[in-house]
Amino acid sequence: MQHRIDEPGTMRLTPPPIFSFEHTLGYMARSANECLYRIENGTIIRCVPVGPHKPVVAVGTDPDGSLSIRISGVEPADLDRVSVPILEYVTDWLDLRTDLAPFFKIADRDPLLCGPAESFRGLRLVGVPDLYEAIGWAILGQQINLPFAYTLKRRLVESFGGSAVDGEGVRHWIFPAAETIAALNPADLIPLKMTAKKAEYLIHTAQLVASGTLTKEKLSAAGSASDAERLLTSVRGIGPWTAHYVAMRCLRFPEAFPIQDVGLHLAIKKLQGADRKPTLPEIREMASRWTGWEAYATFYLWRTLY
DNA sequence: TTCCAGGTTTCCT
DNA sequence: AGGAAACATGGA
Repeated sequence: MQHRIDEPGTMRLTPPPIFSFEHTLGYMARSANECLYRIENGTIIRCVPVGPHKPVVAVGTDPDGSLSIRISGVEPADLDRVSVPILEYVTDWLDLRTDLAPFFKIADRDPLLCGPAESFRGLRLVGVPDLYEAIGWAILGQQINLPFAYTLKRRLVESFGGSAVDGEGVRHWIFPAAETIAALNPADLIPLKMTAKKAEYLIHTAQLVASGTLTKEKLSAAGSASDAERLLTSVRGIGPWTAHYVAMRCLRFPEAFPIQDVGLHLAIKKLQGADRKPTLPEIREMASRWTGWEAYATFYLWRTLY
């Protein structure tokens, strides 16, 4: 990703073709209860930990259409050290490397996707680059409604996460480190009103991540989403939905497909104007047209729900 | 009050 | 292999 540095603490980069910051922001704004980033004046702001540093990063657009990345909260002497990892984080987070032309070649003539493809053209699959954040968020979201999942995440983050305070006194939260959750007992998490199983899954997966048994590198090295699924579903608490969710939003396998996802089912039902959710075989039939782009298809379908 | 929610495990036949 | 129950809180 080409970028230039105009002034200390500010980078600008040219976004890829078929990119809409507005639609991507629209997805990110779907919950007012999101605690890991905030959206202010068309800018996304979050803390991006880099080693011991806790820079606060603001991503926005300039009048000329380029993306601006402003870094605050680090000593000037440390800017050089954090700017490249931050650039990498933002590029991964907003999926700025993917060429979407092949996706739209499919989506534009797909009876189900053509509407969302037109409405949200340029929307990027917003990622969760940190492996434990991705796994933890998926486990938090298992079986419960999304608003409650955001509430649980907020409680977990504000109880066990780190934070940085910016120059204006605003606190920016960081998802708890796997090492932190790995050291807990279920009794520490149950008071947050999650089930004992959810607490157990969060701790167990944290231990695997903290010990290096489960790493993004190993999982990414899997040849396909289904290979990653095999590795992930061998872990207690990670079933096929969670495995594909992580493969889609963290490992970025384009063919990752959480086919059991209720949100996916509701989006299809809504777009079809149907009075029932589609069956699994019906979804497989539709998805046979999306080969290699299931993750993006799912994301655009999710976007229609908000 | 009832139903269901960005599921997974366990326990049945 | 395939189906049902338990989990447990909360939003509509």
